[in-house]
Amino acid sequence: MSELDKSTEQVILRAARKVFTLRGFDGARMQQIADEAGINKALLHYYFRSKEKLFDAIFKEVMQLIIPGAVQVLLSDLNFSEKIYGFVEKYLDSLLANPDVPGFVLHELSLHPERLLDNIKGMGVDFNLLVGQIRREIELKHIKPVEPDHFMINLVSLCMFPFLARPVLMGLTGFDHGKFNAFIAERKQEIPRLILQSILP
Amino acid sequence: MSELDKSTEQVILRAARKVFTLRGFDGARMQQIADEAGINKALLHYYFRSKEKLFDAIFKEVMQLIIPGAVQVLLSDLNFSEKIYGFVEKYLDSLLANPDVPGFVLHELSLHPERLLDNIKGMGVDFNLLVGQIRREIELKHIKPVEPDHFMINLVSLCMFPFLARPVLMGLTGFDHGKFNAFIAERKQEIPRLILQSILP
DNA sequence: GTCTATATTTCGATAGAC
DNA sequence: GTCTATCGAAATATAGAC
Repeated sequence: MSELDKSTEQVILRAARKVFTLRGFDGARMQQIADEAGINKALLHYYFRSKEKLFDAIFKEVMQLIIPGAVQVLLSDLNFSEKIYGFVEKYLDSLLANPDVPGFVLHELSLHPERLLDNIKGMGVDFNLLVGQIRREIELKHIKPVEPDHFMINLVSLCMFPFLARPVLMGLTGFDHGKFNAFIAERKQEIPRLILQSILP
Repeated sequence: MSELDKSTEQVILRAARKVFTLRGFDGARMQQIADEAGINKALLHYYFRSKEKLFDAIFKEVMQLIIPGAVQVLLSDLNFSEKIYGFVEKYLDSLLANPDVPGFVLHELSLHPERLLDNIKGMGVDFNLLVGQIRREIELKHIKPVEPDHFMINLVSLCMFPFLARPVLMGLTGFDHGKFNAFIAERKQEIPRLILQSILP
């Protein structure tokens, strides 16, 4: 492999990610991954022994794509409003860059929670840490008392759901690709506004 | 078939619904459906010619499970607050009764939007009608001006997302089955509160 | 490392007896 | 209508040449 064209392993991983996220583990075909990578089926098994092992190789990588970046903002020392605006902006951007990852990840997690959830646990997304952050803000009277569980779920729901429902949105309302992206862009203001109005003193 | 035990066709449909919603079309096995129904694989093909036809038979039924009931509330002549509380309560109840239907439906829709979206269109969920309702409330100054698109998405997001993320919630936080249900019950107040605070004058 | 060819397994579907 | 047995078509995985 030269430094210019990516190593075969990287090409395979990229192709696998595309096909797996688009079709899910059960719907993905090794043949399709090989085609996408421009190589032969047998080579997939040479690099990764089985479909399952190939899946495992991309799943961790894909989860990191949609989780941790934005969380840093919440743990920074910005004030609370800035944190929310910052989080939503970063999070929506990373989802826009990978619009069908959320559906893929949640689908696979619901099929094999026990096997796949370990991948999250080691990823530094400490839910309790975030909840602690919110508790502290409440004590300092920066925000009204809220249930941290609901607060976090509300925030993530509002960001992630439109991507999960994208096919419905685009089929039912007249959304095309551009309108969907514009709609998400609007939500960078809409979501913080909604969240903050209910909790700022 | 007697009037007491359900007809074989009904038994098959019920089994198919369970297996399909749990594993998705690609993950579902005709054998598993037969086992669940307590009959033989061949009989599935006798009643429904193919796996795909069996899927089509349950998909429409399953979609109706999570969409239309709650919408009636929004079209009633209650005042706006009552509508929101009523909608959220009814909607969450119907989701609680079928917790893994949302994930199933959204997953299948994202795999085959063109083929499956027709099922919605004939179901009386007229998105534009709802948007019109909201526009009217704004004109009457019952609520502040809001973007109807965002309003509807916010509402549905907050209701549905916890069910899509249920495996993560139960794996990452210490939620068990009972705590999850209690959490959803709390949201019957939490969601209307959040939504209404941002839009009542 | 990469390919062609082939083995193996799984699964949807059918044939045919009862 | 329901079953047992089997077919045939994928799809994953391996063998072996280059």
